[in-house]
Amino acid sequence: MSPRRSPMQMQTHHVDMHAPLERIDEVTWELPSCYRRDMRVPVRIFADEALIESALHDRCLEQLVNVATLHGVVRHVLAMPDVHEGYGFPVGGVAATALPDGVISPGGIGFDVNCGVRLLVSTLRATDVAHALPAVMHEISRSIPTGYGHGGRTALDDAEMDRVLAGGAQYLVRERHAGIADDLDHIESGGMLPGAEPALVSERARTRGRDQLGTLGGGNHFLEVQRVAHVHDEALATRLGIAEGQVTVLIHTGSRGLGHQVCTDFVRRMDERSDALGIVLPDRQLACAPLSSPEGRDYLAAMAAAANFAFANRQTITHAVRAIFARMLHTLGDPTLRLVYDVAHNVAKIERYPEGELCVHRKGATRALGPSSDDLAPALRGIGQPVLIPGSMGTASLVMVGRDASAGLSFSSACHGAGRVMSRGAARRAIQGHVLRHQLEARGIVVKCPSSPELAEEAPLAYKDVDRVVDVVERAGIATKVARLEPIGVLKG
DNA sequence: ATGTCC
Repeated sequence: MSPRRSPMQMQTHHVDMHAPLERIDEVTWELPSCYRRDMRVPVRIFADEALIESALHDRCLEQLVNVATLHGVVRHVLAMPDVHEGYGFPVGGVAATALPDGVISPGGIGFDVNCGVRLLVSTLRATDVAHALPAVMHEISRSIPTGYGHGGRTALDDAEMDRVLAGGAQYLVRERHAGIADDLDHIESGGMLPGAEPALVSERARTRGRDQLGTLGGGNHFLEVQRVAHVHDEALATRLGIAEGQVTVLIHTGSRGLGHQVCTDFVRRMDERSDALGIVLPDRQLACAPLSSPEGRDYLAAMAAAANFAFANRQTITHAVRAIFARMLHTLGDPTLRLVYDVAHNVAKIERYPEGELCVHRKGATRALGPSSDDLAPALRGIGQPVLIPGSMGTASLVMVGRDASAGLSFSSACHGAGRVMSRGAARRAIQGHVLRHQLEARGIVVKCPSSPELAEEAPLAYKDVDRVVDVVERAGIATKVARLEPIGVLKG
């Protein structure tokens, strides 16, 4: 393989596809910072030939170029192989800005603050629980509210909301006994982002989130009961306690309406203050403020609080599923669900790199610390941080672990999923929900989804091939594949 | 993603 090739030639119908992308290696493409006068750094995309083409079909390259103009941005702006257009900043995008005066942009984190994925593993065998699964999925669907706009039966009072916003999963485990101490060693940031200030979460955000703790939400959020279908790396899988045939549970959800409102509040506040802050942007959706400004500091503290709500949400759902497993599956073996890891894929964090203290924006991108990282919990030293990649609903999910090279390659970041290639509307037109439901059931999957149209929106054909996405991440040297998980039960909104 | 446009 030659390390450098001539600039990519592409015939095309879209202006962005004329972009002078240079191929750096098999899976890395670069748009130099001279492409547009206002760029401060280059843009890099991790992709193979097929994925680079789908990445160039929407506005995401233009959005990446816009991000490369942000004040304080360093090294390069990155796109993961599952990149697609988002609000201001692409989903699958990563950008790092230097403290103290670089900016933070809520659009670079996303509306669903700390949308993320949690993996639980049991020692139960999938073949042993198959007959009990319909009843288990029924109980799970009864105890976990799903769907857009749907809350739960209980509402947090102001004091309890403050404690959740400040303490996240740490609060629930230590004060409410909704989990065990070991859980906290297997959640990114220990289940609590520091610096959260509940007082900066608006009344409207609190109102929206008040009855949403322990709820799944809609869109691409789901809960799957799975089996470990294949182990890619026996040694790493063993160290994570994963073996072929085991039952796992994957939870994909975030901060619901609360995080959405936090993002809305700060996009507006930063947009209104842009003149005073002296910020000129190519796209108002990239509203931002220096990390050293009151707006920047307040957003970081409110974002941390919303992130803690999301950690607490996944912890609450975990607690409910554990109770159901314990009640319904104890006669088949040990029903314990051990937390393998919980990752955020919509969050910004202050991290140390050779350039100094940086605010790493990850939007639809997963942190992927390598085995030597000082930021890793002791239990994961020498292994690497688990990187959990949910595929599209009903297909497969991947467990990877980060490699040390990720720090230099991608600010320790990897992809977050398959990535949408078809709009929700197009997916609804392309497939009928009840047809998809029958297809899933024909494969022996227990499906719990009240709305067929919503099921259709999440059809696998609306997404990129998760295996191809993950292969790019592995070939780039960012993370290593450990295991492949396939659903046996699906719950979604 | 989202009380799908206060």
